[in-house]
Amino acid sequence: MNAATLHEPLTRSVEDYLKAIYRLSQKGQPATTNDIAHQLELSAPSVSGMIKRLSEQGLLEHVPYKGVVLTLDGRHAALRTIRRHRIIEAYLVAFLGYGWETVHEEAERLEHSVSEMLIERMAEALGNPRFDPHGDPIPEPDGSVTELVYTPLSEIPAGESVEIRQADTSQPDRLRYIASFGLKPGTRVTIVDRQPFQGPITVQVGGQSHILGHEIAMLLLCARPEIGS
Amino acid sequence: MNAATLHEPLTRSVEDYLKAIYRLSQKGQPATTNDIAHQLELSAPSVSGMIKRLSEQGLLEHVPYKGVVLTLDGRHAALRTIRRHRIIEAYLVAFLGYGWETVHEEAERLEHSVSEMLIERMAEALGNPRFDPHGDPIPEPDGSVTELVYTPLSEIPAGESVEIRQADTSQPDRLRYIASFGLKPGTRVTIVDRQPFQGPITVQVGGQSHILGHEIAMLLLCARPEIGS
DNA sequence: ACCGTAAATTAGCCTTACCTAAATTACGGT
DNA sequence: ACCGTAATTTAGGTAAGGCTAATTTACGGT
Repeated sequence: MNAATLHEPLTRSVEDYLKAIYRLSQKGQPATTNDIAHQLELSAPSVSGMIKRLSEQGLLEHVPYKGVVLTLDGRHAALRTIRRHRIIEAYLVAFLGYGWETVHEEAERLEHSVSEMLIERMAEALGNPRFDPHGDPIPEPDGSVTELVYTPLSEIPAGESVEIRQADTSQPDRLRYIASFGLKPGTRVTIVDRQPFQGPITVQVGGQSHILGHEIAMLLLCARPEIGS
Repeated sequence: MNAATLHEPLTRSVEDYLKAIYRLSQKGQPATTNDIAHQLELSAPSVSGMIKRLSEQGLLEHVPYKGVVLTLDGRHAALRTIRRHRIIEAYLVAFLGYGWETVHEEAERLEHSVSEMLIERMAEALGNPRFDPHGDPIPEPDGSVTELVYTPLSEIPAGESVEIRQADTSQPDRLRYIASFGLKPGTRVTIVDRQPFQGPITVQVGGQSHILGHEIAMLLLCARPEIGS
């Protein structure tokens, strides 16, 4: 009679709350009312009310005045939504001419109305990718996620070659600046030179050299090429 | 300050009501409360309530106890939704392996969450089709529709060649039966023989002959090949 | 002209999901 | 140990969009 067994459809709002709470929980601490409210651009009392409903539905556990933690059911529901979101993003970029800076909004709406079947067909058309265009891992249908440990480009020693995995910002101007060097997720770069004291980093990207500031280099999360994907 | 000028987003419910009313209005009479309720599987009082809200928003005109007629704004909104629906259906059939009998449900949900941009990209990927997989005309972005006059296969004289445009049913068993002869919208058929008194009709489809009963032949709406598409 | 039935509307109620204003709780600093 | 502030919750309200039960209206048949 609970949410997981009946698989009763969740509302848009509920899916958005679960996604937000999942994201906030990744820091290791319980998600607080205020953080959730801020993330979803809602008032704190609205969040308090929804928390009560979600905990009655068994999707999360609430310690009053402390915060919330997703239950297993809640985490699975969140991951289902995140899988939908990331596959939609990947599909729109691969087949319908979207840029990785602009897909987010479209996916945000579609993730709530798409059937499981459509998602699996899109995934198939994409060759069952493991990462979305931003480099975020796509959860499996069973709810498992490969959470990789990424290293910021700013911490990679000179001489090493890495693959860009993720640009850790959603600010369009930064994304555009980064994209202008060809530094998309999946791009392989070699660190040519690294100046100390948060100094500039020289990287080689597809035969060309670029010099990046420390602030930008911190945003570029990298993995050794043989890991993942 | 009205719906058309502000282009304020309509809710799912509102879009569904407008679509239903548009469909019912095509018979020439105003749509009645009962018909709308039946179409949307809602109670009559719910429809009464929504009619009041929609008429306050200027999307339709209501003569109490008589019925409703869409305003220009209302009709445009309905056609935008119908365009979305039909392009989505066409796209899913063309690119994601959906059958024309099964797309409807998926499109029904997606039509409400898809952006104008995504629709136009899908339309482009399809080569801006004028008909969906069921043979229904796709309204243009400006809200114009080519309403063609179709003739049921049961009324085409023997000897003539026509193109199937539309199967006028949504019952999956009939659609499957029809599809089993290869009689999809777009298919060209020649009427070989036509028995009187609602008798069977012999048609030639792609080199093969099939005999159809009157009931099925009535559902198959046809056009001369040179018209449309 | 009337009367019964079917259609439509009104009355009254519910849930979801938002809001603001007011009350409560937790916690860091003296 | 207390006190102020910030976070949280409670109280109370709104709009959308459903519902059932009761009422009102329109209309066809005699």
